[in-house]
Amino acid sequence: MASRSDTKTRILDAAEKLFAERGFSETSLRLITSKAEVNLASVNYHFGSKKELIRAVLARYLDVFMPAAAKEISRLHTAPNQASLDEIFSALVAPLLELNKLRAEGTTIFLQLLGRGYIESQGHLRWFITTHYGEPLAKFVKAVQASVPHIPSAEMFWRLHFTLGTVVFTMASADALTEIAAADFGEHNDIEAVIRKVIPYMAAGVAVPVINNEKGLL
Amino acid sequence: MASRSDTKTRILDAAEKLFAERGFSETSLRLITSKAEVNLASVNYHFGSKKELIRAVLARYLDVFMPAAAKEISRLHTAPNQASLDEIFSALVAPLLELNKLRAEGTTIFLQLLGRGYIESQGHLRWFITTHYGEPLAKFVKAVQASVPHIPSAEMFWRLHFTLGTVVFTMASADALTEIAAADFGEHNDIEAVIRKVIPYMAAGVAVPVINNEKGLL
DNA sequence: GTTTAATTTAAACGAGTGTTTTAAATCAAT
DNA sequence: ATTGATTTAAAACACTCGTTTAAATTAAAC
Repeated sequence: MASRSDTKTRILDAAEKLFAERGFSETSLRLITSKAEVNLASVNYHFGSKKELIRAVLARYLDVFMPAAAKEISRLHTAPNQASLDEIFSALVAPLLELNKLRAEGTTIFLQLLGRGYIESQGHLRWFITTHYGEPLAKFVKAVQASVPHIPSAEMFWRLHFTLGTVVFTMASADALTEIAAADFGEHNDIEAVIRKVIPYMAAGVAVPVINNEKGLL
Repeated sequence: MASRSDTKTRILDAAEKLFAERGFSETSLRLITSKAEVNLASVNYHFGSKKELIRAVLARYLDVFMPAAAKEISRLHTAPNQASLDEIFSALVAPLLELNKLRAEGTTIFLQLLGRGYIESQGHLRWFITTHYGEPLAKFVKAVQASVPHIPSAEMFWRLHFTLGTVVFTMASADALTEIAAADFGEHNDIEAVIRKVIPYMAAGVAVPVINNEKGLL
């Protein structure tokens, strides 16, 4: 059943790296298969199509991350007192860093894939994630809303997408940014340091009071 | 010299809409020229290549927006008292909305183009903008830093990129998000409403105090 | 009005894409 | 060892892409 060092895995490993770096549509199957040192046709044999390969790459991470994240959120709920926004966001850090044990650079790759997916696939990935992982997602949103009850849910919808944009864009260009930061400020950040920097930023933005500014200066 | 209703303009008008909607690499010259009702070869005749067409599309907006934004920032400097972060970000709103007078949906298109460009062109657009519009950009950064002097410049570097990510990702998917918001919450937001929502979010994140969390719980 | 230059047109080029096909090789089970 | 299903291999297919070419058309200049 299994062969060599598993062609399927070799394809997934090569594909996720290239997808994260250059995006999905900019990555050809020929480039993937040559990096993976497998035959071109094996992609269609094992996965059916490029689109299904993309889904498989994402699912391999989401299937690990989502349950772990849900477990962390649940743990917050059973805590004695109300969790702060910082605590809720920070609860996702451990599941994210766990991905580094799954594969080298796993955390970065996962976040970059997520960003690429959201941007490239015109809402298609958004549908895929919400339908396949709706439960842990809803749990997270609920925890956030309970933590800042003064924010209406419509406003929260927007702020959570702002937050998604912040993390996704940051991670998509994290490599370039850490390089610049090292050159300009002598800072040497790894992915965890960047995550720890972004959490207070997002928490402050999500929690900021809503001001009724409808009659503001035009 | 000029012909018909200006082929060059017809191409730019059709291209910017398609680029904003579907991204640069997902938009073929054949699609652009068919929407513009011009011949395929006229793109290469007038612009030389697709890459130069992309630059021309962006420059047509940047040449209007950047000077206007710089002027607004300068006006803040001469104000009697120190400008708040909200005021600094809000100073960009008027120049942004001015683009709607330039062309229909100009504001949305410009912001979406900016987002697409930053994401798709691996730092290439970042270089283009900083070298061609470095002066107004530096002026903006300076104003932000003066407004929140308690943030070290290294931290500010990261936060401004978080901010860029927030706005860029939000605008790249603004159409989809406004649709969802309308369906789920009955909210009908235009681009200005979204901009007014995102400003407090970003301002709060940029200004949040830095806590020395190096010995935080792992 | 003829000549000259600028522009538009239709067609083709060459390279790259995802996918399919056909045959050979590999493997597990009889 | 032979069978039968998997897996790999190489090639071709059908298509799209950006770009180029060369002729036809339009506009400008004299």
